[in-house]
Amino acid sequence: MLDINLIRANQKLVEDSLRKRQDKEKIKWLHDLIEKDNQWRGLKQNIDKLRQRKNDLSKSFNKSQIAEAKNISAQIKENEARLFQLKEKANYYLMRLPNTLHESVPVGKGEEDNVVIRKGSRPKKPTFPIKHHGQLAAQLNLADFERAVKISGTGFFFLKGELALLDIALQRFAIDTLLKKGFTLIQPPILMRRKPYEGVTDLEDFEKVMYKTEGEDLYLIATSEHPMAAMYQNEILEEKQLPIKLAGVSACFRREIGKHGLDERGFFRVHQFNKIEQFVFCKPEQGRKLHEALLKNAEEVMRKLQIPYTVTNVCTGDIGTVAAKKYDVNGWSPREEKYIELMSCTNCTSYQAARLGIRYRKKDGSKEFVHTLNATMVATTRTLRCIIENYQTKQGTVKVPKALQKYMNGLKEIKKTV
RNA sequence: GCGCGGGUGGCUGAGUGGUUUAAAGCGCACGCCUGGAAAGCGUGUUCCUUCACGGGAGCGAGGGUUCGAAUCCCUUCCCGCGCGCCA
Repeated sequence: MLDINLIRANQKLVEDSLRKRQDKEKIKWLHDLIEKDNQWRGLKQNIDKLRQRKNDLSKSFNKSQIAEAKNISAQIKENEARLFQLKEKANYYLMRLPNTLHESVPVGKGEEDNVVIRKGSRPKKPTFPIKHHGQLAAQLNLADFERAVKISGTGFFFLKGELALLDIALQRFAIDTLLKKGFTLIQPPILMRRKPYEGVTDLEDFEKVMYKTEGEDLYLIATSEHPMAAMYQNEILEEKQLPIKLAGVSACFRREIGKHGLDERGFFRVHQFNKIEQFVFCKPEQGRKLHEALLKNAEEVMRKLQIPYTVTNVCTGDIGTVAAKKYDVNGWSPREEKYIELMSCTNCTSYQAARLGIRYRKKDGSKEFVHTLNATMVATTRTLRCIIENYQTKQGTVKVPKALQKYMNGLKEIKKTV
């Protein structure tokens, strides 16, 4: 949510950002919001004056004035309905206007316009045809899609044996890397109530993506970012505490997983996966640097796994509502000969904090919204796909990346299990 | 699921219809004091609105009674404890 005070103080900044997003409708919303806010302020002053008169009457309580007091009460009630409407409408807009963009965000229509800002090691041409990760995993008896479909439907899978272990190895590897950098490990609740959930996510996404429970106000989380962001809801943090750096570990659940053609079968687009997530609460002036630091952490995973990758600066058409700036980290798929999105790294500035009411107390005693940042450290299934493709051998086995071997009891190569 | 007890500022916690303009304590910030610090003393520390003086709202949320509600009534959400059920 945008801060109404920012809009009042700097309408141009907000409007320029919407123009950059090429969102004409939201510009209209902004104008209407400002109008409603002005009306609200005027009406509020009138009502406050009525209240003042009423309070005076009640202080010098006198029976002869009861009629006037009642009259004023009626007027207040009448005007309050309108006041409430104005506030509702203003809030409606506020909740739906997107974050203001950082100046470095490129303009573009969609994913294809994201700008590559960095490349890892150069991909090598494979000397044999790369098998599809899902098919190979099934052949090696490391995954079972058919039985998962039988009990849970499409988009689910069993991971088996060494591949299941590899999933956990990835998580341990990511966790250990973050712990060395001073992150606190968090296992959050994986069910959340609706109200805090609305504080952390885009409202349209919510309906599309979330799994709901029946008869209870609980939703399966789409990422541990959400419970971690909401955990300090309506709290005031001390300046000394910041930055708070959290490493979330959880299963993630998503109802909508995009269209999947034949080639998408496997575990790239799935309803459930495991993820280690970086999350930071910080002071506004710390945001930029920490955002870069989170990106470096994500890149470190790719480097140590020795998977070719790119970092893209995500453009206006692909950046989403809550982000002021976003990087994607994309891993190389030798089978498709292109980079596929594995991680994203987002600076939400004060957008989430304003919705959630998370502030910190400054030295002079004033309060300000914190900034929040989030970034993938590793999303296991997507990364497993990359590993299976990049570490595939001609003989149809999968080598274990060096960085993961110690978490695999020293195993160097995964072969067919019986 | 049933029964009982609760939700008050950054925190603890008074307050059961009108000097509550939310006591008191703690914490935090600033100032005084000091050789420096601690202690002590003083000031500030919910939100909205106004250029300002000021004004208004606020005691989980939403309604109601009343000239007047943190306080009384209704609805609802949440928390704690006990019992039940269960991995």
